[in-house]
Amino acid sequence: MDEKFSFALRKIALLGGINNYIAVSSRELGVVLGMSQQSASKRILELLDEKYLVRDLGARKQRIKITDSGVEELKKEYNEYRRIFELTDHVAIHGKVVTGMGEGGYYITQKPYMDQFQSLLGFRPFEGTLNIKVSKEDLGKLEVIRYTPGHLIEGFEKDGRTFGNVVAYKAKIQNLECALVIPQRSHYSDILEIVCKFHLRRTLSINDGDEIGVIIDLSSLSSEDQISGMT
Amino acid sequence: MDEKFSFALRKIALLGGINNYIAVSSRELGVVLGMSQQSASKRILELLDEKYLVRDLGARKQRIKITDSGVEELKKEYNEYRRIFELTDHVAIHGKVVTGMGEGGYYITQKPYMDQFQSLLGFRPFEGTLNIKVSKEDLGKLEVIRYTPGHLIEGFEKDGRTFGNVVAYKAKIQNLECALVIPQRSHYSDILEIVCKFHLRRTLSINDGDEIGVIIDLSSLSSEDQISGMT
DNA sequence: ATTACTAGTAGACGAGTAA
DNA sequence: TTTACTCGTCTACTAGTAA
Repeated sequence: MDEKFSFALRKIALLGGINNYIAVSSRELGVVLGMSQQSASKRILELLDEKYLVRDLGARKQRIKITDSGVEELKKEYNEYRRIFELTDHVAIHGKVVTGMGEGGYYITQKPYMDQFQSLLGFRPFEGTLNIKVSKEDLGKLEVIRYTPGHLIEGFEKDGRTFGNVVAYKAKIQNLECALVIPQRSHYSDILEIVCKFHLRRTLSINDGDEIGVIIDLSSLSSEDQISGMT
Repeated sequence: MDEKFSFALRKIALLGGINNYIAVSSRELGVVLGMSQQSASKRILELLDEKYLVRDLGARKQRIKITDSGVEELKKEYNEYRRIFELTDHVAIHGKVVTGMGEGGYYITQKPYMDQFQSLLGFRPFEGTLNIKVSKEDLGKLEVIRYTPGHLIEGFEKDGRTFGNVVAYKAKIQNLECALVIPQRSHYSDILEIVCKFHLRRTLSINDGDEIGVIIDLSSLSSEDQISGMT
């Protein structure tokens, strides 16, 4: 997103325009943005055009509100700042081991995925993923990961079935090299899927319900395959 | 600060330029900023000029680092986002009641301060301030306050002595209207000074060492007297 | 490779003003 | 009062190129 848009959106958010329609004239917005009434009016039109803002243009005064997609853009920047000031190069996430639906394991063992794993992360995952249900306190950290570029593992087609893109992040569990994998088109989830060269449950002697910590690396990217996480 | 500067600084920060010199060519920075090598080079020169960046211009590749003042600017924006996403209109801070040096009490009872208090906050403080030592976990919240505009109470001169500007924020302790006062030129402190119409220690029966919570209002500003807190 | 100049251009802005 | 058009100016950018 253009910086001029995020600047305006941020100021509108500070005026309370995230959850409610707020009455702001173009003159008032101009003062807040440090520009003329004309330019503020233009900026509003541009933001409407980009669908970052919706407007209720009354006779006396317009009322504006930031759309979900506008909030999304602001969160991206917020998370950049969080990476800068809270977590420089990694996030530690705690959760409980759970049994997944087994889907992840089937997916990841597909050869095209495996090959890319080998070249991007340096190992071929053992079949099956370890599923971790993230503890409540750490849910906020998932957003940071979501907005951090990871290793893009490209999807493919096979037997008429589509295997989508997957984003991987290097990770560690008790000093064991592993990786967090997130299907790129997935929706919000509080389950982390971890793959490893070894059978994690056996190697670390862990079972369902056990508390476990994962360290996710956010800084290990080669410049080519930068891509952001889930939608 | 100009938005184009904060955008560039933020990206440089994400590359690790806050605590260390990093080697980034103008071409590389151009890619990160989505602009040409020439423009990135110019941006660096501007940032150097504004003292947001320092540079070590080697023969092969320049090395840059964000200055303290540059970090300060980034924190301002970070705290705007924190206000948007973490704390919409108030901060709750916990701490322990301590005995201050008595300076605050002497200051605040000066008539010119008192008069401005009356007009801006609607009450005349009881002589003396309540000092609260902020608990460790809440220290981060102080920065949010620091970067939030408060009510400016102007300083004055009297008997050759200078009484500096003070920034006040409306606050509540157990539903009792009060205010947080911060000398504008003060340095970092983990002690909050609270003033109230009533004698807080007596009214609430609190003593040194007692745990106490303060709710600080961040949204109660008339547009004229917006001014940011301590330096 | 670098960094950074100059020149030309596109676009962002404010003044004036209409509705 | 509003919002938002046109138009002239000026700034911010890129291309070409020097060092």
